[in-house]
Amino acid sequence: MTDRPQERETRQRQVVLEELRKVSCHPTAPELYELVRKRLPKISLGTVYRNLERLSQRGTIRKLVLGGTETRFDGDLDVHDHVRCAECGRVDDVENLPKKIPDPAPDMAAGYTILGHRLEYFGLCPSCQQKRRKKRGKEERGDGKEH
Amino acid sequence: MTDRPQERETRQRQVVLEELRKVSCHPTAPELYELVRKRLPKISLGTVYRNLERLSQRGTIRKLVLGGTETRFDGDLDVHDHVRCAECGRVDDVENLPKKIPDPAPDMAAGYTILGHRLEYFGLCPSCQQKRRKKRGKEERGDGKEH
DNA sequence: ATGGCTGCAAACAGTTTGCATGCCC
DNA sequence: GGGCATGCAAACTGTTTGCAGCCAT
Repeated sequence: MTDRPQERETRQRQVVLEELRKVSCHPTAPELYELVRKRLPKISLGTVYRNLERLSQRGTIRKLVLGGTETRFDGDLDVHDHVRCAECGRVDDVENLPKKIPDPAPDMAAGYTILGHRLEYFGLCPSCQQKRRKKRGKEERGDGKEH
Repeated sequence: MTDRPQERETRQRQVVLEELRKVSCHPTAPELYELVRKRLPKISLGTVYRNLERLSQRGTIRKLVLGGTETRFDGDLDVHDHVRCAECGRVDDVENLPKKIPDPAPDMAAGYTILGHRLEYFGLCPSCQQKRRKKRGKEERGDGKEH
């Protein structure tokens, strides 16, 4: 019936997976490409995309559907929420809080049958908090760029 | 200081806003472009994008940050949640349920300062439910495409 | 040796932007 | 009439795909 093509374990696929699992944040394909390139300088971005796609289809990694325009990937299969930095777009994990989010009834939701939900926090990552502090310090001292 | 350019009320801007307010779902710029084109056949897609951007910057409409790759727009400024159809991508409103979603402390969230969150439901829109019902009916009757 | 996988580059989809002209205030 | 806005097309960003050669099984 629905038999998938026989998969091969290539060096590229291995390294893509290893590098994704190394990082705690959730990179985009181009970001991961830069990491992988340090070990496999000749790998192409297309290969990274194709492997991320395959790995997520076979359920080894997770393709994140979040706000923002780029797709991000998660090497950790546990279900957990995410935070996105409002400034730089970086995405990290949030420890799951005990919370119950009720599904709305169809008549509350334009007739939709609800299958689930997605909760995404947004805020400032440590590095962008730092930058803001510095910037504000400068402004208060009056050596900002006030033309 | 931060003075914005003086805005002008053009026919294009008016119609973009009117058409967005007419629909209950949340169209993408190209989708809205098709609607607006019925009234202003010569309008360009770029103008629709520019007007949606300006209208959202001045706070007349809302630019939605949701899952998926395209940006969608909302003519209703009230804060409310959204449902996305897992099949066709359509986005509609959900009546706000009383729910409290606690912000995680920074040490639970990779050091982020949490500013807020976004809750997005996903499910099947009425039209896609209908399609599935038809399709399943066919399969059960055995006139599906079983080559 | 077979056919899935790779590198490369071209193609795509969604969105933005530069420019000459148009038209609101 | 000044200058924001428009139409058009080219440019950009993120992602996918076609193809010839490569390599894991």
